[in-house]
Amino acid sequence: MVAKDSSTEEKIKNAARHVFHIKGYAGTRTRDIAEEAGINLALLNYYFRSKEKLFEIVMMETLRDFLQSLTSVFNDMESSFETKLEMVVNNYITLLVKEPEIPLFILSELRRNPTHLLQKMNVKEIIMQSYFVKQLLEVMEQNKMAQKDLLHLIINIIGMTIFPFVAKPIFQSIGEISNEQFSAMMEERKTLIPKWIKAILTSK
Amino acid sequence: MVAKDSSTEEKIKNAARHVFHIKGYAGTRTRDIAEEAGINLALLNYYFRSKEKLFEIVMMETLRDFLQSLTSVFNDMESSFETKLEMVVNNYITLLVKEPEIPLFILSELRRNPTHLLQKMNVKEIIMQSYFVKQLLEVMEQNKMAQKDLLHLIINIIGMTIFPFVAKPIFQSIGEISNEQFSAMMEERKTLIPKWIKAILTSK
DNA sequence: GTCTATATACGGATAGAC
DNA sequence: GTCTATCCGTATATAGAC
Repeated sequence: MVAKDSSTEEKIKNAARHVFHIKGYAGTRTRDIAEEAGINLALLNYYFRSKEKLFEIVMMETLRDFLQSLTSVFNDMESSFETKLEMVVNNYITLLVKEPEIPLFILSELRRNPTHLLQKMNVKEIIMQSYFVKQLLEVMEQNKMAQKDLLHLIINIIGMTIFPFVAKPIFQSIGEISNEQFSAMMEERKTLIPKWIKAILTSK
Repeated sequence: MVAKDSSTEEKIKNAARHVFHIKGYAGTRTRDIAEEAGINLALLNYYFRSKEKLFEIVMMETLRDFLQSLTSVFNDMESSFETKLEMVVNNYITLLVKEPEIPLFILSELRRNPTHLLQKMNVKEIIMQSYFVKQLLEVMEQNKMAQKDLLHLIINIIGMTIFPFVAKPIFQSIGEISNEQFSAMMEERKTLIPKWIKAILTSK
């Protein structure tokens, strides 16, 4: 049996994932993908019919992988809110240090296909009907925080975690830091973000 | 004398700004711009030589407008740190409620031209050598916060302000809110963000 | 399955009339 | 300055040999 990522189909898909993530759909030429995969251009169409179809597969798998970091911890009934928060932040930063282009890829490609994909992936349900959000609402209540600010908090948690990767070149430029130093900073945020969120939750 | 935005040149530039902001450089066809401007395709090249040149002008002006919200308050010697923070957040949210596509446009187009443009616009100096950052460092010191966490705080301030606009479709989807409700939430953040930053600064 | 060669379409840019 | 018509490079996709 052939290893999954050494089959031609997988080689093309991996190359496509890489190039699409960096250049986006419109900025990618199928020739770039073929070259990166080390195969002939015609093979791409042989396996995937068209650039569009290949892109859809890459987008779906990217979204699936990305949401995995949520679903894998969000509905654990044993762990506390604090523990879940730490785990989610941890999962995402670990993933994004490895593949920092993912968030900007998803966000910029979502401009074209509004909401449609989000609904297909059940993003709303995954987040809003999770045990994590239930626990967050409880903590908010304990701290006399208005329920209607739930979305603000979700924005802050996601933003603090993901935004540095979206704006990576800007922060590297103003901080004059290397890729390694940037990654080290993101590691720091694994413990800092939960602390900050706690500060926000307990502030008057 | 002809009003500035009704001259043909301005009509094209405004149309270009709009289309580029939404579709990005690679996703935009010069034909789209011509149509939106209500002029013929040939005129675009007559006034701006090429798509690339037109894009550079739009990018420069967009960055200039965007940085304006910083420079206009960052070096005021009279106002306190708190006041500056409120003003900056205010300026940006007011701007982005009107033109929510700007941040994602800048961030995704920066992928192509790394750092080059940032240097040209002096982004690092505008931020790091500002009176605002000097004052922020003082507040950090008063609160026994390590100087090396400066960049973390800058990321948080910018992220809390800008990220909701970058991920607007996602948050509208999970919150099930209209454009108007989204804008209303962003208005709330004008006062919430400074409060949250203060909570982070004074947290142990 | 994989290649070379080619058809076809599209998008940026220009020539030239008005 | 503004238009119509057109050129030409480039990118996707397919035909057909191996």
